[in-house]
Amino acid sequence: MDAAARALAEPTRREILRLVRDDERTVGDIADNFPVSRPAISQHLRVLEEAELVTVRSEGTRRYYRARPEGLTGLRDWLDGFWALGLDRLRLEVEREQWQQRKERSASRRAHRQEESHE
Amino acid sequence: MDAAARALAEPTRREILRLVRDDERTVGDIADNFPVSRPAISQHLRVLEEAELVTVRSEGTRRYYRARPEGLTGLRDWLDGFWALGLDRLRLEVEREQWQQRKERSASRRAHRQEESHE
DNA sequence: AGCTTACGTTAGCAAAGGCTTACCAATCTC
DNA sequence: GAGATTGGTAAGCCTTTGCTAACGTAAGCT
Repeated sequence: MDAAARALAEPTRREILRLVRDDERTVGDIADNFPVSRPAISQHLRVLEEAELVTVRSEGTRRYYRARPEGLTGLRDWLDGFWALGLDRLRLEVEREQWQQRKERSASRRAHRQEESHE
Repeated sequence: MDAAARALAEPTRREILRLVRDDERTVGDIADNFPVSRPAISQHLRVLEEAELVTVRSEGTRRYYRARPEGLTGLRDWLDGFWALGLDRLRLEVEREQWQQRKERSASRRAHRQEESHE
């Protein structure tokens, strides 16, 4: 999962991943979509491959890359856990605050009655 | 979202986030859980704060950090979209392959019948 | 066989990133 | 007010990273 997270930290790599999500593409094809050299793309693809976020298929001199969405499982699970528990905590917090406010309002009402009875 | 992705690329920062997920904690408290100096943690916290993954509350000289799960929304959505579409593509692929195999099997049966009739 | 196409690899460079030490500011505490 | 806590900031040092240019290699093409 660490490898996946590091791989996704790069905007270019995220974009590459999006490019090969639906169809497989050759390196040259991919590189045409970016303002950097083909070797640069090749290196990005290596990172993505080592993170198991893409697969390759060789055909003659071409190499077809394609996204491998299962590779995102680890990161996704981590995020899901964090998200669920985090929002749960937030919900509890809101409830606690509302309860606090109700308590304060009734205290304030009591105080007002006190003042009134003093006049 | 870019900031969030970059922030999560660091194992230490992910761990920090986990630490302040349920309760808020002071910087020193957080730093005690890692084998690096307090300034290092302070810098990590700044990255997390700029990525809007944590919030701070000052109280005297202490600073209480706490996770902000909503900050993960962007990344989560990106991942979800990718994931859903990716698995959808996978499903279609499997179906296509099975169809292909059925076609090949019946072709093979036809071929066998041909051979037999030639003998 | 020779040229071309498609890619990976290497070396080298500049920028970014993570760490430490030293220092500074603000707030408690006595 | 003096010293101690708490924590952000700056400077400096490696290491990593993303890039390019140059080269190597294997598979088409003529």
